Amino acid sequence: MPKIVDRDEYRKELLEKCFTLFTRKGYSGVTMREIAGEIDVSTGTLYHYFPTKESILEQMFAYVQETNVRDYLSLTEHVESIEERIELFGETWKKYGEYYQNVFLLAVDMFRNDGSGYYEKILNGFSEHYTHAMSERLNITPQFAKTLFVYLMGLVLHAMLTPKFFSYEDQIDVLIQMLKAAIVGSAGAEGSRADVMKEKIYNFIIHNVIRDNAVTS
Amino acid sequence: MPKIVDRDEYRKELLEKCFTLFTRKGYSGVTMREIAGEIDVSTGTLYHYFPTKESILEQMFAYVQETNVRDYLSLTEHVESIEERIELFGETWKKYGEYYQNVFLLAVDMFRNDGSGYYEKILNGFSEHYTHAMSERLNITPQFAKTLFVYLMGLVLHAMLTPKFFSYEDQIDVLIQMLKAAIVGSAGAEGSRADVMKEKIYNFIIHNVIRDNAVTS
Amino acid sequence: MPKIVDRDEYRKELLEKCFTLFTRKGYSGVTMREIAGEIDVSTGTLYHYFPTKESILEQMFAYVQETNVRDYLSLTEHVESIEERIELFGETWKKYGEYYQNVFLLAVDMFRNDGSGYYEKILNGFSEHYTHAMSERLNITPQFAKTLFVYLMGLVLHAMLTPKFFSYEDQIDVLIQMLKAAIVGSAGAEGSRADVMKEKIYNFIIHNVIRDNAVTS
Amino acid sequence: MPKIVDRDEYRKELLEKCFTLFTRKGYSGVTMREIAGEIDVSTGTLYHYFPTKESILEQMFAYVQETNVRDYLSLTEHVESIEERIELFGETWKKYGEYYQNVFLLAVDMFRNDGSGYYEKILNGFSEHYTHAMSERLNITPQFAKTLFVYLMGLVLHAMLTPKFFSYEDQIDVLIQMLKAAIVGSAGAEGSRADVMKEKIYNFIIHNVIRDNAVTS
DNA sequence: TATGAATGAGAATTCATTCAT
DNA sequence: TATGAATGAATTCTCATTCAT
Repeated sequence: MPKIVDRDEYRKELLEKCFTLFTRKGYSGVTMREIAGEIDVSTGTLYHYFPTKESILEQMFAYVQETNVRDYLSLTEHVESIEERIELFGETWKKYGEYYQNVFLLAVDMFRNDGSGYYEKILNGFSEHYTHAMSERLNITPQFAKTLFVYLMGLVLHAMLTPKFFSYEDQIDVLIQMLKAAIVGSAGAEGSRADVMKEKIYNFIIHNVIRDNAVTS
Repeated sequence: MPKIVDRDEYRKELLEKCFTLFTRKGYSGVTMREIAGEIDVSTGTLYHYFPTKESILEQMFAYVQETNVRDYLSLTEHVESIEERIELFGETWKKYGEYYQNVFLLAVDMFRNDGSGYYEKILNGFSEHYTHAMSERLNITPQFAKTLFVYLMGLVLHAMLTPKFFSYEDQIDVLIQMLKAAIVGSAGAEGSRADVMKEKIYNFIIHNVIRDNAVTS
Repeated sequence: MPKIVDRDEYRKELLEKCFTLFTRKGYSGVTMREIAGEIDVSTGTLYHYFPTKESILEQMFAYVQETNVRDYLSLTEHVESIEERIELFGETWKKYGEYYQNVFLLAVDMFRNDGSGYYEKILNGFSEHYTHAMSERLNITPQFAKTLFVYLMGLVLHAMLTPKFFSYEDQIDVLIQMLKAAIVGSAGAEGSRADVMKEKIYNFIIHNVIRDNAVTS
Repeated sequence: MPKIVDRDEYRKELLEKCFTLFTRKGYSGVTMREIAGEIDVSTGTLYHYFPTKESILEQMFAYVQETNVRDYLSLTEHVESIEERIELFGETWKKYGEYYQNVFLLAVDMFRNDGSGYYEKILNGFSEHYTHAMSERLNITPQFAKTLFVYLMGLVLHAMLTPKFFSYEDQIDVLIQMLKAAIVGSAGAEGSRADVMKEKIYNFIIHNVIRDNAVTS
C-alpha cells in the first residue's frame, strides 16, 4: 500500500507549498534543492512527483490557472445586486493583490521559458474568460472590461515593483468608487438624474484630470 | 581621459548589444557565454568590462534608466501645442512598445535579484519623474498622470504576455483619442461648449461602459 | 522446508526472466527499477529476493553456470555414436548461440565487477569442465578440445559484434563437417583408408588455406 | 592565444590517457570524475573536450579504429618473406594482447550503448579490412583468414576472462608454428616433399586431435 | 510478502570566473 | 586588451536502497 492516497492531490499540495518561493525567485533563480527544502521533502521525492524542473513550471502554471478560474467563479456566485458585486470585486483584488503579483511573475517565467507558445493560449483564454465574466457580472461592455483588466494588471505590477509609488489598496478603493458611480449611477438614469450625473462627471474631469485650465489653449 | 571616455562608451555599446537577449532570457536564464556570443566578444573580454554577471544587471538597469529619461525629455522638447504633444506621446509609446516590454522584464529581474532595495528607489524615482513630466507637458493632474502610467504599463504587459488579447497599437490610439477629447476638449470650456462636452461624456459612458441598461436596477 | 524450496525456485524464475535484459544492458547499465519492471515486480519485492544489485550479478552467474553445465551433461547422455554426438554438439551450439552471447556478456560484467577473483575460478572451472567433457565425448585430445572451445567462443563473439562478418550457423556447419572428417574419418584408419585421408587433408590445405601457390617461395 | 595549440591532438592525448581505465571499468562503470582524475584534468576541462560521456565512448572507438588500422598497415610494410611476416604477425598479437582485450571490451560497450548501429558497420569494416590484409600478406585464402581471425579473438577473450585456462603467449606460438608448417611447408610442395607433408599432417591429427583410436568405431 | 513512496549520496553536466598567453 | 582554455563549486537529475503500510 502506498503512503500517499491521492498522488495528484499531494502533487498540488507540493505546488502550493513552493508557489511563493518559486515565483519570487523565478524559475531560473531557484534550485531544486531550495524547492525541496521549502516543501520539506528530499530532492528524490521532489523528482518523484515532478520529472524535471521545467515540469514544475508547467504544472504550477496549470494549477494556478485552474485554481484562479475556480476561485473567481465561486466568488460572485450568490451575490445578486450589482453594487455588492462591485464591492466584492474590489475586496477580491485587495485580498489577492500579492497572489496576483506572483501569478504575474509566473506568467513572465512561462513567457520566457515556454517555447511552444502553449502558455500564451492559456493566458489569452484566461484573460478572455475573466473579462467576459466581468462583463456579465458587473454589467459592463466587454471592451470596458478589458480596459479595466489592463488597468488592474498595471496596478498589481506597480504595487509589486514600486510599492511607494502609490497605495495599492487606496487605488482599488478609488476604482471601486468610480465604478459604482459610473455603473450604478448611470443605470436607468433619466431626466434630472442624468443631468446630475453629467455634471458630476464633468466636474470630475475638470478637477481630477485637467491640471491647469489657464495654460491650455 | 580619452581612454576612459572610450572605455565607458564601449561598455554602453556592449550593454545595448545584449539588451534584448538579456531581458528576454532573464538574468538567471542567460549565461555569460551566451551574452559574450551575442556581443561577438570572448568571455574574457566580457569580464574585462563587467567584473561580474550581477554588474551587468546593475549597469544595464542604470543605462536604461539614463537613456529612457533622456529620450523622453528630448521627445517633447520643441513641441508647443498640447494636442501635438499628446499625439507625439502616443507615437512614442507605439514606437517603444517592445522596448518597454524589455525594460519591464529587466525591472522584474532587478526586483528578484537586488536585495538592497536600491532598484526600488530608482524605479520609484523614475515613475515619479515620468509622471511629473507627463503632468506638466500634457496638462493633467499628477494623480491622473499616475493612472495613465499604470494603465500604459498594463497595456505593455498585456501586449507582451497576451498579444492576441488586443492590438497594442489600437489601444494606444483609443487612449490618445480619449485624452485629446478630455484634455483639449475640456480646456477652457465654457457655456455651450461645456454642455456639449458633458453630453459627449455621458453618451460615451452609456454606450461604451454600461453593457445593458435594462438589467441594472 | 517447502517454503525455502519455493522461495529458491522463485528466485531462479526471477533470474531467468531478467537474464537477457541484464546481460544486454550490462550490470552497470541496468537499474533495479528496470529489472523489477522486466520481471513485473515492484522494487520492494525485488529487494526481497536479492539484497543488493551486486547479488543479482553473483546469483545470475551462479545460476547460469549451474544450468549450463547441467544442460550440457544432459545433452549427450544417451547418444552412443561419435558421429551423432558431433552432430548433436553442432546443433546445441547453433541453438544456444544467442544464449552463449549473453553468458559471455555476463562474464564480462563479472570480470569487470568482481574484485575478489571468485568469478575467475568459476569460469576457469567451467572451461576445464566443458573441454574435459568434450574431450571424452567427442574423442578428441584435451588440447584440441581447448582449441575448439576457443574457436567457438570467437565464433559466438563475432556473431554478436559483427553479425554480417559471416553466418554463425554456416560456420558451425563447416566446423562440424571438418570434425566429422577428422575424427570419424581418421578413426582406426589403416592402409589405403589412411592414404585417402592424407590426400584429402593435403588437398584441403592446398585449396582452402593457401591462397596462391605461385607467389610463395 | 589559446594554451593548447592543437585541440584535436590534445583530445586524442586525453583519449589515450584514459583508454585503459575506460575499457576496464566500462562505459557505465566509470564516472566522469574518475576519468578526469585519471587524465589529471578537472571535470570542466573534460567537458571542454567531450560534450557528453557518450561522446567519449564514440570518440574512443573512432580513435582506436583509426590507430589500429594504421598500426597494422605499418606493421608488415617492409617485410618481404612470408615466413618473417608470419613471425612478425605472431609477435604483434603477443605484444598487443592486452590492448586487444581492451579494444574488445570497448566494442562490447559500443554494442551495448550504440543504438544507431553505427559501430557495427565500423567493426565489420575493420574485420573485413583486417582479414583481407591477412589474406594478402600471409598468402592465405580469405576464408581461412577469417577462421584465423575468429580463433585469435577467442584466444584474446580467453586470455582475458580465464587467464589460467592456458598461456596466451604459448598458444600464439603454437599457432605460428602451425601456420608456418602449413603455409610455408606446402608452398610449391611437389613429389616427395608433398608426401612428407601429408605424412606430417596425418600424424599431427592422429596424435594431437584424436584422443583414443581404440574407442572410436 | 508485496508495494511503491521516500531518501540522499552520488552521477552527469553547467557555468561564473580565473588566468596564461 | 583580447582570447578561450581551465577550474571546480553548484546544479539538475539518477538510482540503489530503505521503510511505512
